[in-house]
Amino acid sequence: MRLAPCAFFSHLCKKINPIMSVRVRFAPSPTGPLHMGGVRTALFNYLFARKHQGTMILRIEDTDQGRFVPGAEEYIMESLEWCGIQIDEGIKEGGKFGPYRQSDRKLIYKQYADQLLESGWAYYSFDSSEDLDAIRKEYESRKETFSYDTQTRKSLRNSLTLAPDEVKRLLHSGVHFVVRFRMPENHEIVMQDIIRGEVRVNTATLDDKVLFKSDRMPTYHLANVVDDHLMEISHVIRGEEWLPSLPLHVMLYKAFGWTDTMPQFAHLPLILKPNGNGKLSKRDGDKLGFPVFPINWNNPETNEIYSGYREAGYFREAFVNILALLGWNDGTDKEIYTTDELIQAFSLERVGKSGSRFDPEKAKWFNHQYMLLKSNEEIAEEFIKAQGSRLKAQVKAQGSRLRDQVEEVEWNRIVKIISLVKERAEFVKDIWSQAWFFFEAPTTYDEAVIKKRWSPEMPLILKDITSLLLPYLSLAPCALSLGEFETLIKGHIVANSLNMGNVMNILRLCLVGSSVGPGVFDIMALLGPKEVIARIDRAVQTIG
RNA sequence: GGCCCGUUCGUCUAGGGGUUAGGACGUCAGAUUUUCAUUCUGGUAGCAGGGGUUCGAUUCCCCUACGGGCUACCA
Repeated sequence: MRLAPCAFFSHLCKKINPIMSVRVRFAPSPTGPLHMGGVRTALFNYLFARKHQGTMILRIEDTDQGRFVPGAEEYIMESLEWCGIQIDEGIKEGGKFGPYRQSDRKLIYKQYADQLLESGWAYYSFDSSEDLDAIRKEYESRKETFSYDTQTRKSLRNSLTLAPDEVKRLLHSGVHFVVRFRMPENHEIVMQDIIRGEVRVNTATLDDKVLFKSDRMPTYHLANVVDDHLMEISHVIRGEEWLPSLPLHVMLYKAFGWTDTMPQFAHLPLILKPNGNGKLSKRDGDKLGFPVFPINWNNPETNEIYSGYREAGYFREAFVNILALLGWNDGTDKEIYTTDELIQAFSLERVGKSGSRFDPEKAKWFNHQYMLLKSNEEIAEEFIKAQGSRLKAQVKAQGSRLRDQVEEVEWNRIVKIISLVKERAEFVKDIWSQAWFFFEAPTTYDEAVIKKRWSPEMPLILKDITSLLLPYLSLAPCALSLGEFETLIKGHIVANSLNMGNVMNILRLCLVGSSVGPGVFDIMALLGPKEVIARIDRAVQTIG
């Protein structure tokens, strides 16, 4: 085994090769739900692929059979779909580089492990996990750390130290063995990362990683490099937690003789917890007070449900926007992007180097921005979907679209209500608390408002106002416009020199039960004269 | 512990050898509104520390500190 001079890594400096098409992959392992950091990695891959008219691949890395979680694969695909991250090649989509699930590629890895064994870049290791654990403990007791490396391998049970006959005998005896990478001694590996620039590591600090496990499955490292090569991946965009294994991967490309087509690497900074200790992890679940998952995850083992952004009421566009701006910006002050705009503006060079703490408050602000951007009709659809049972919205039997199932009068009314309250809502679910009084009459009245605004003569004043509305009773509910209500009532207040603030606030109290909500006349116009009179009468009766 | 990566307002960030260090979220104050909210205006707050290099460093280099990642027959 010989090593060429370090110069052979210099090709890594090359910029994006225009001839080679961009092919990127998102390669999660189905050990549970994807969390938002994983989704962001997928998103950056997707944006990069679309930006360069490339191909986005979803590869499932399930080489650890012990950690397989049922439903995780489906969860991953559903999450990406919700985010609008379209996969070009994958399990569902197919493609000529399949299969796209590593457990279905099991046979492929064996031959590559053999290739390394033959060329001397790998060796058999017969040390059992128990033996190794014991050695680790022993080292620990001396306050040292054991690593299976260029030095320690010389005195362990492997095909480097054992006689060839003995190795052959062991192989045929059926004892467990693993295949380890034979790390060269004392060589400087120089790597290029698109985000971090040059990274150097000496092989003396690296260990001999297991490539092929005793269960005949490859480890992540082998499978990953082999698949990226076979699938002609041009850029590996992954989380920073992988940076420490980059030297190994680079060496593997070298060992296989694939350096000429080795992908370029970009290691994304991590998303950190808001309180600032450690990266965001799946295990955070709902502990942090905000979802860490894109969509709800039902833990099959405990039956616990962890909340997702989708169910928490986030718009998908908002969620994607939030993720995109965590660690990336285009250098301008722009913060609200459609996915197409993200694709246009995206570049790996503008991804930052340092980890970002997630700010749940700003996430809400983003959703509010999208609330403002959306049409009233769109929000009305969502609102009816969420609150349908409360609305008594006279749902018609037929109609494929939700909108067609609602009486037109009611639909128009809801759209109008949305237009009045959407700017005060962050989520669709907030709309009910801002607008419930359009659908139900209040039954209680805020004491503080009564104390401040009510006076003994108020019932009389209100009586006058209701008589003002009486002539319009026979008309359709919404026949009296906002302006007409205003002219009528304000005119009355002014003509009788009444206290504007008191009367208006009391009117609001009668209609809403407290001192919140849109303009009083807006509310009246939507309620109609009949309901307004009814609510005033009821309030007067209740308050006295 | 070892190896690697990082460090600009509380948070996300722009910037870059000479800037009043810019924006956004949050927060505070004022304005508007018949209420609440929205909105608008304004304020608050930052280059981790120490050495170099330089006429001049927040910007380039080194060290320290701090933060983060990795350190499995997990990915």
